[in-house]
Amino acid sequence: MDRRVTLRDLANELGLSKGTVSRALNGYRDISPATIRRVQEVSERIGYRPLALAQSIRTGQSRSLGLVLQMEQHDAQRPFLAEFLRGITRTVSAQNWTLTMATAESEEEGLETYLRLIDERKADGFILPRTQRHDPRIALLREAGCPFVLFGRTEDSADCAWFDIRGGRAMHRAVARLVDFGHRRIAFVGADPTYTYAAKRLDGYYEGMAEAGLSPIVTAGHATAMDGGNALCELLDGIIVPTGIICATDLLAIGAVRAAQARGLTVGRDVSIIGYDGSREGQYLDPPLTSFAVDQTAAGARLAELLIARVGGADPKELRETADAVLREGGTDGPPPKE
Amino acid sequence: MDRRVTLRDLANELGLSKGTVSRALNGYRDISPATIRRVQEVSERIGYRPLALAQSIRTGQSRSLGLVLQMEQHDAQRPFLAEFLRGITRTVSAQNWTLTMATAESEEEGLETYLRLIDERKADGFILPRTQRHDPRIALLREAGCPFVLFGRTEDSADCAWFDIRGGRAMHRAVARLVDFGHRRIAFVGADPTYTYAAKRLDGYYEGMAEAGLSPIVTAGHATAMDGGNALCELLDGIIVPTGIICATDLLAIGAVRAAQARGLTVGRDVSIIGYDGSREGQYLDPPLTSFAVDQTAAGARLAELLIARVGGADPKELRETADAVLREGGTDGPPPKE
DNA sequence: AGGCTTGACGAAACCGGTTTCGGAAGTTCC
DNA sequence: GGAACTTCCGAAACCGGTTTCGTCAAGCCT
Repeated sequence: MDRRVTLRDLANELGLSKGTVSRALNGYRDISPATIRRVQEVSERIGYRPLALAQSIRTGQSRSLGLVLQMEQHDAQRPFLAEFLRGITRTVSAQNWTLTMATAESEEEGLETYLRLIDERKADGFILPRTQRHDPRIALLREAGCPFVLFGRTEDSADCAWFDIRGGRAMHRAVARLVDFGHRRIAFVGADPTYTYAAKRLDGYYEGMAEAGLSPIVTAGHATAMDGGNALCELLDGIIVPTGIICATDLLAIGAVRAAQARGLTVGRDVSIIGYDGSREGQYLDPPLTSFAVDQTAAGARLAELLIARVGGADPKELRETADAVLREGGTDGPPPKE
Repeated sequence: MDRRVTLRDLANELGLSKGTVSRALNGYRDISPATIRRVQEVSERIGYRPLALAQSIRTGQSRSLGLVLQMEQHDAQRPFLAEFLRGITRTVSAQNWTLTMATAESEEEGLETYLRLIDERKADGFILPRTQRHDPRIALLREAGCPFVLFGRTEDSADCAWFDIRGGRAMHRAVARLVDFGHRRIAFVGADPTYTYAAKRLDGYYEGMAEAGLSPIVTAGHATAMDGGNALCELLDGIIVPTGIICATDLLAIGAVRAAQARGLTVGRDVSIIGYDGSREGQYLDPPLTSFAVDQTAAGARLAELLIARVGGADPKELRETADAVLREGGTDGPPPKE
């Protein structure tokens, strides 16, 4: 059993004291540059790596970041989970941190979980996925003095770090795309506007419609594929029958496509449908769903970087970024039918 | 800032020494039963909870379990990931442990990751998902002396703990089901037999066919939905044209259903297709896929329990369990067409 | 009564780090 | 040339636990 090489081993090898070596490695200014270099060299050579949890007991930081998934939330999140985790863990392990995961069945349990993880020092900071417009987690973590990064801006993200995908702009572009095809009656099937992302996407739709000088047709608060199907039926049975339908999520779009097909319509010709997410399920559809794809791996990776910087004390205002969703053309949209 | 209550606080409150209190809590026999009780009461009252990472530095155990996902592996795993994690974290947090996650892009990187996590004491043991018949991870962890639990038995699981879903039995039942419908020519579209699960499912199919006195038609080594579609086409264009097709995974089945529909066949009438996994994508199919559903949440939960027991020193031979997949009837199978 | 166990606890070392404090050299300054 | 600063490092305390070892009193035995 070759024990791990400890700080004392390193100190002995160098003929220095533990304390000196520790300070040398942590960049204290009271160690001579020459010594610092020597320490780093030998440390490298004999393969010393500090034991994060031993550091933690004194410093209070454990070089791990936390992610709590609330499972009662709707399916939308799940298809991307693997990609998202891949992104997070990629940067996390590159920086020699780790990812601590938990799940919660309810919002309340979720909040408890955050506190527990903080209390047990299992996480120095959190990535908050699926932010709500007024998110109780923010208040909780703020009060606990625990760093965090939002995936999606919120109403009160004043002093927060965040990463956001411009879903609004994507929906705006979706409208423009349909308008270019010649559509005039374009409806929007929205998700639960409690969530920031849903609200933003709806806004983007409104902007696009305003820009095109069209009057919006909106139905919101939907979550499941079945919801999407129902929404489509209501729209098609309404007074103003849309020829183009933009859905806030792929899941809704999938339900809509299915429902349209069940009515004997040819999607992409009789009616155009655009989704958002770029999910695999959408790709599997026949024809494949036209959708705005989000690079979840990149998002996870960037979020982790931002959070690590935040834990390191960076100013949250400097830690804000956005990215765009990418149009992935499928076969579910096209010119409207001749009247 | 209300500091956490530490062992010393508890000791002071009790008028005992730190050491005594520690031993009392850890069930040492040299503390009087009366004292033990008193310590437990007061500990409960003032809400003392040991800091796992402080314990770890001495004991070497951190009450956390590890999960490394290899991302280069095929899609099959991902749809269930959220459910699986939910199961794991549920028992993990109930027992006041935590889950440390990592991903790896290749097998090699995966093995390194295990070593790193062990070395950094980020995990006391691992759940190994998607075992291969000869799994290099087993040798690695064995040599490192690190406990682990397999999700799926393997060839050399002699002294291993494992949890397994009887996929073979499910495939056996799938054959029986089609035979009952009246099918005689039943084919199997298998996955990569490097993985235990794929091999077991194929075996189950063979058993079922043998029992029914039918001669098997097999094609294997498939992974993606497209593979499934291609396999179906080859089968239908073959010399012996099957009327029933059993697929080792839902993904393959989905591809097969699509390909059949593209050929103008009515699935469930012209050809019967059965999958395995109980995936959501399968349910979304039209008609919904007949499939054997696996309760991934329960599996994750049980695996975590087994692993915690294993880390606690339990005999791996006692930590072996199986569960059955549950038939979920869809519309993709039925009696064969009249000849 | 005296020696030997035994039971129950305190003291202190320890785990692998970090951080405070102080002091020995070397510099600068007047 | 001595006082006052710096520079650079060692010693030791500390973080929150665990574990070893020693001790003291009570109980048992002859």
